[in-house]
Amino acid sequence: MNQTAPQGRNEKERVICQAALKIIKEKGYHRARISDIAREAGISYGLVYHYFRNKADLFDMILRQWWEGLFQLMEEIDQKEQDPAEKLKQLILYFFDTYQADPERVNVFITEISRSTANLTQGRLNYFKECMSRMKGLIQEGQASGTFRSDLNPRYLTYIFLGAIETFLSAMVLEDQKIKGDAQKARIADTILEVFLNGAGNPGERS
Amino acid sequence: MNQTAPQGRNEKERVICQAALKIIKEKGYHRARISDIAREAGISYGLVYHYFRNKADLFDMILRQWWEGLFQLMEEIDQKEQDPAEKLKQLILYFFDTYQADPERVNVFITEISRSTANLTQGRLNYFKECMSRMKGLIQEGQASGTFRSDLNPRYLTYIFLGAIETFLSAMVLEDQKIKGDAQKARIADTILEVFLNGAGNPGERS
Amino acid sequence: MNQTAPQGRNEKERVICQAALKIIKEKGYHRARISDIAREAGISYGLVYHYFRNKADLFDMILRQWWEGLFQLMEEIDQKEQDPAEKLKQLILYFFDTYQADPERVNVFITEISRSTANLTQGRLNYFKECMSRMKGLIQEGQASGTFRSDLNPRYLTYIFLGAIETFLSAMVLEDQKIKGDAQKARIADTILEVFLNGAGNPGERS
Amino acid sequence: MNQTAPQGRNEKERVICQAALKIIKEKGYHRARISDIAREAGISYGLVYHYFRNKADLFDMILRQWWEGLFQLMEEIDQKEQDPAEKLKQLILYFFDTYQADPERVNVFITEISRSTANLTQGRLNYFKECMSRMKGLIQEGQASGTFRSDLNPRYLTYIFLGAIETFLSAMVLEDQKIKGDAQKARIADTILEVFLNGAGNPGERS
DNA sequence: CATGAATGAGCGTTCATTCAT
DNA sequence: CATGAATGAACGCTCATTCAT
Repeated sequence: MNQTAPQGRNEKERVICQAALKIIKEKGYHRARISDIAREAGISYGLVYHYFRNKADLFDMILRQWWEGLFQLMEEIDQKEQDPAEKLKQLILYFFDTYQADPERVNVFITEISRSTANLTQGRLNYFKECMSRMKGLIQEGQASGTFRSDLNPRYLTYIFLGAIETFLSAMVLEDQKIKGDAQKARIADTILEVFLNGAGNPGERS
Repeated sequence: MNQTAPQGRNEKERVICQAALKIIKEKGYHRARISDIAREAGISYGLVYHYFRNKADLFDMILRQWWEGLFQLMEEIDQKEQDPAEKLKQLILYFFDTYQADPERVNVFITEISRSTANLTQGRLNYFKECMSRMKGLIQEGQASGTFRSDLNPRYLTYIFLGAIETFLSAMVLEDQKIKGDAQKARIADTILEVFLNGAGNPGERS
Repeated sequence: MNQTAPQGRNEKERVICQAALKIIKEKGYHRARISDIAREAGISYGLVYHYFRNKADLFDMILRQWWEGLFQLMEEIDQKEQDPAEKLKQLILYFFDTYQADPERVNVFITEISRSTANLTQGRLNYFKECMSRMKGLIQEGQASGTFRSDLNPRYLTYIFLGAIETFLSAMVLEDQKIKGDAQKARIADTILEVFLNGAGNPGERS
Repeated sequence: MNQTAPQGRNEKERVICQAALKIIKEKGYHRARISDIAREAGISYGLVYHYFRNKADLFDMILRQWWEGLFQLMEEIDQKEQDPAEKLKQLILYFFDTYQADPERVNVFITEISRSTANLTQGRLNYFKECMSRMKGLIQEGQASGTFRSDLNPRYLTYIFLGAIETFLSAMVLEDQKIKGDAQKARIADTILEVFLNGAGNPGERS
């Protein structure tokens, strides 16, 4: 069995999710019709219900994939013995790597997940809290080790760091930009990290 | 006719917009029914159509109010002769002041406007570009005057700065937090500005 | 305002219920489409939802009307000072009168209410129990006064009496018969009462 | 091949019918899904279509089984030389015996067959007419032999007799009752027959 | 200005049925 | 025989919008 051949249930689910990402990216969750998604996936709309209980369920699957991918990375980062600043850099790169590989997924995260309050079930909110909590741990670790300033509330630092990443992605998403090559990606990541660590202020002016 | 008395058409529009903000905050734009908004505003739903051509029009009004409020502030900031860092601080405070005074408005901005790609008409997109452009001007002015480092892409700095504010607000919005007093507000604003200017890195560690 | 003029909400609800009765009679509850009912009522299907929350709600209204009509009669019968046998006769006549005046209503009672177990909510079941309980009271009263035999279980007698009426109606419903004149109605009522009181057995043969 | 072993096609059909009866009893014909029935029968839903052309066909089979069982009994009763009253008693017992042995079958008869007007095809209607006709024959025979009063319309007597049985069963079906032992069964049968023959009226009061 | 009855496009979802394997 | 993936007709219901009063 080669790599492109259909692989049963999981493969079909993957195709449907990918189609859903594309349609949701184009129209938003509410305007995305099951029939649009099915057409995009090359199947009849009835079949979507063979694989997902309903529209919300399909969306939950997408959501789960997103968060679990992120949590897995955080887990891996946590295991490694390395500089907290380096860990942040890997996190930044993860977002931009994912954007290069699967821009629709990041788009949907930015537009439909990261801010969506309207469809926020308890389960969905827990993902946020989990994410924030893990990030804060990372920051606090850096404060303990002396990499980051300890005079600032770690929660605030977490917000600022994540906000920088998110808004970068947002701007690209809103203007439907592509990241032009790995060089630009590295430059963006470096800028975010540089500003976060050393600030945008002119050192020559510092008192 | 005194200033606090109802003032006919404009007053009614204001009431409807405020009701719309509340409902959209609770249910999101798509789930917000005209009838919900009308009930919240204490009028019949047919009357909404006397004041607004349709639902999109009502939403556009809210959007316009938001952006024009922001642009007006930027205009005022621009006029004044003062330190670019001070200007940024005023911008930060504007967001948090507004959140204190009218949390629903900020909530809707965060959840339905700042990221919404689904309902993005050309006109709406232009607001973003205008905002980004003005912000970039502010940053560039600071770079020119030596307040900000010139070795960093001003667009990137803009993203990072706005992202920090947005994510702070997002976190509060998602968890339905209130800002506890002006002291907390000042602390948040200071942290954002401090990190943006001087970074989160520990100075003692800097090479 | 004359008698046939529309009389607002209640009148519209009545028209919709009557249309629903006709369609449900023809196709059964499950096959009865809201759009059929609306067309029959001469309105758009959306309007049905102005007056009833949903299909089940509309059906519940019909159900309530049926049972409350019946209970009201029982109440009236109960008030009067008269022979229990006479009371039974009035009950019989009520069913057949209703069948003459509004055959669809009785049809739906027979085919969709009196036996329907599939859609039996607790509320609906309570109507049955209430009906059975009132009927049993009537029978027991007759047993106490010596009109009916006391050696038979009053619940059983209730079943037999109601069964006789129901099956008569069923046969007419199934074959879409009309009651031909008041004479036939009286003959049917008399037969039911006569058999219930004196039996179908030949007196000459009685031991 | 012995009698209790599976017997291929027929045995499978039987299993499916029995599963269908259970599901239809629980949810009614319209709500009963082929997939429910298949799961209950322990087979895949596609297989149902090997044994039955479609859902209506499966239901027709159940219907046929019911009526043919009843007609066969009537045939047997007809053959025997015995008192018409005794024949009626056997008929009554047949219903209650069947209810004891296969309550789902009787339940479906009561709720989905005996009154169903919605799905009434010509073929299905004919079963009713056949049943009524045979019953009427039995009654008329009794009238001819002097067991039953001749002054009453035999069709009416048929209705009353069948109605008594049906309503008894209905009450049990609606309240999901079991018949508690053969004693209760005999008591019910005796009551029905006694009332049908001699009436519920108090003999002492008879003029 | 104000009301709410009326309309109907639109969409999610169900489920009987077919058919390739 | 047996499976269950695939299809699509069908229908309940929502809600923005119009308009007579």
